Amino acid sequence: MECQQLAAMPSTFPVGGALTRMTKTVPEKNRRDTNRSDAPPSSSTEMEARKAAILNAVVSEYIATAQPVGSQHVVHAPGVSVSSATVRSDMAALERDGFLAQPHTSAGRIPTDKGYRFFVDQLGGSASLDTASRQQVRTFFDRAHGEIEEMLNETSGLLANLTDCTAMVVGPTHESSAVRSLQIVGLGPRLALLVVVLADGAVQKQSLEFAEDVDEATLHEAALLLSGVVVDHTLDQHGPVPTIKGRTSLNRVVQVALGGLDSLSAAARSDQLFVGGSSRMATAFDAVDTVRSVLTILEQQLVVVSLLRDILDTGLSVAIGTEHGLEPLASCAIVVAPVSVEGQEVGTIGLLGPTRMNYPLALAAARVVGDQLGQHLAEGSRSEGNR
Amino acid sequence: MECQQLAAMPSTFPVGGALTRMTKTVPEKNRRDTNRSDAPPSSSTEMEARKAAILNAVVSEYIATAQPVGSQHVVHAPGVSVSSATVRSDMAALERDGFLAQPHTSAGRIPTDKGYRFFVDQLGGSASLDTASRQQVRTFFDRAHGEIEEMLNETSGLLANLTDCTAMVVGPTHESSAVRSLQIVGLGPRLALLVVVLADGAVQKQSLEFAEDVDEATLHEAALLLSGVVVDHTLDQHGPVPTIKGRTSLNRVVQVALGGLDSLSAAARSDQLFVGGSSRMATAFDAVDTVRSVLTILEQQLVVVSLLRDILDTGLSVAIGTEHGLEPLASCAIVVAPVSVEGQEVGTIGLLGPTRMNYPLALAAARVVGDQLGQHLAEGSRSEGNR
DNA sequence: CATCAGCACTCACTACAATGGAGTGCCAAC
DNA sequence: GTTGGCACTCCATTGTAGTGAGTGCTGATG
Repeated sequence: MECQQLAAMPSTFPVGGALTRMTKTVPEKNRRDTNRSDAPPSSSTEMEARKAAILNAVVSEYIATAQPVGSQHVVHAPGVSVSSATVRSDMAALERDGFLAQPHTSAGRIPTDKGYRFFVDQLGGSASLDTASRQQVRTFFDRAHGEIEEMLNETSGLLANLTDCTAMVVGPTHESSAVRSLQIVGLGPRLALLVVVLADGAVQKQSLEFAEDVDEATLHEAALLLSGVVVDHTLDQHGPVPTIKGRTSLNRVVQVALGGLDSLSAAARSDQLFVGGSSRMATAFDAVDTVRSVLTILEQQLVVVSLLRDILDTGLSVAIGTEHGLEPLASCAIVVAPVSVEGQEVGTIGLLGPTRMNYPLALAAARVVGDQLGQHLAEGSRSEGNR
Repeated sequence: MECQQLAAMPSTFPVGGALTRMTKTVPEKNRRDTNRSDAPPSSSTEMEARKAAILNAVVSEYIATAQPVGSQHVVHAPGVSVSSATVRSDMAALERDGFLAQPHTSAGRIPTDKGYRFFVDQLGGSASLDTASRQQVRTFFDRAHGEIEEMLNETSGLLANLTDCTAMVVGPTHESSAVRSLQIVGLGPRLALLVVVLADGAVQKQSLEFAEDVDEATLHEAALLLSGVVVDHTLDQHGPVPTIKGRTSLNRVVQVALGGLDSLSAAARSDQLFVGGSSRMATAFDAVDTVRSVLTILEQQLVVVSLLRDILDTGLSVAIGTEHGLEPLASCAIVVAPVSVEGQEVGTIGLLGPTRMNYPLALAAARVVGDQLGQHLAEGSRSEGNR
């Protein structure tokens, strides 16, 4: 913290006894800056490469051990063939630049969010799942059957198992899905159920209550009338319903049903969220209030869904610490991946873990499962459409 | 533990240097026994009443403070008008009888599961919700609308809010519900959706896949055939479907749909579980692995449902510690209440908290919400049936 | 004989030094 | 620029009292 301020400070006047340190800080910072804008001298790139290697080594080891990493632990890492003293000096520079932090003097370094960010960025899309996991994903989707909601829920369980993170799966909305069938089923003299089947296989229902007794025939007629204007349109874009003269009772039923359709339309617009493996959060943190606040967030579906969407919209695939807005999740990282069917995003996959989560694994798992899920959904929708 | 063995031991030979203690233990035990069988001397009942008062005071205070309770804290409790020395001797007796335990010598007492059990048993059904909470429940059910699943889910949230426990709501199965409507909606040339509406307002769907292309008319015909034998029966008790000669394609569709009906029948038999406020578990415990193991249990729907049913079947309304079978929940207590519609149990309400949970509140909340929920469900089903 | 004041005792909890060690920053030398 | 050496820092551990809440036991008492 203190060092960060030092580095950010304009080089006006050295503070206290830190003169020598200050004089070293400023050129260091300048070099980095020129490095970015101009053609860098080769010696500098070498330097930068080593620092990157050190940073990576620190992040990797910290992820593995959760212990602050000292210079001694890093000297044997690939790309670092220098003494611990040099590593120390580089680490100090990395700390000044905000990539590393020290819990206290005379302790090792731990990565900051910025450090994790660097680690993740240079990771690229290289990583892949090991064969056992890939096999697990494949058999899962081969055996996947039944209804989509159940499948999405099981997918969240699969992801949680693979990554040891809490997994979130946002299923497709039914917003743009056309109505295939509309039906009104009587349940009581004044009670009926509006049942709508959409082209994507979703079934939505809405109970209808009438002020007067309605017989089955009238319900049937009303359903036919509505079917005429709703089928093959989306729920929110249906045509006007003709009013039948002299049939006040029928018209009233139609009005009630139209209200029901509006409710369904609203419901179709909302996403469905499936969360799996929330117990993993209790394994990841040792502070029980962190667990509590994370669980509290997870209970708010709306928050989670919009969080995932926000991250995806900003083009990120990982949000670390405070990169998303939610403070309760400041010690968490979120890995997201889209689920696409024919180029169109229909869902989101999210993995929630501590900032020191296994990023390569999480990224690979999210990508692979997202792809497979998209493919699986595509198979379902391919056979429709041409009817 | 040791003391418990002592008390259970036949009075043969004093052990070690505990002679004086032993001689005191035995008449103490005998008196308790005669107390139960014969007409007790009045001085003894007084004694027992005081011990009960002390036990209650200890449990109450431990629930409130989570700190071991010393004899000094109990002397001012109602029903205890004796000195701390006498309280101490009573507490020692209560410990020998297994109602209290000491974390270590020279610490106060904490209740054992048996102690909680006594506390809960003598609590009776006296407790009730405070007016604010009662009002909250009432407005909740007044405003409750929409579909049953959503409502049950929100009920779990309400319960969690009221009691600060994790709430579980098991909804009614659709096993005994008659079919009101059956429909087959085509989604693709070889893909269709079987949609069944039950009398209780549940809608079930099952995708059907055919080996060959099937046109809409055939689907409609098949639906009519099936409707004839299924409507007004439960899903698992429908009559045989007539085979139409010379219509192999139709018959094949019917066969596939019958398979779908079997799946639906199985699904109708399974209960639906809604869990709310799982984050409360993280507030209740300070050991993070306890939280993890509890969350792991909560993720297993089947386990939770059968757990609740087991407790309800044994006639209990509270299961404390190890009274249910699950070791991971040994430090938890579970309060259950049935949800009944016209005398028939259609669901279960469960509250999960630490053994030192607020039993009066939890019991009252479970009972009240269970009643209200049953009433609410009854209103829905009353208007059906006579159609 | 149940009750109680008194007393010795136990033991977690806290505070406070002392020690060890992992790790750092700095510097002079290569 | 890199490195070995060195002084320094500070956490973590250990040991040692001291404190206090609480107990069990005992002998006195109505």
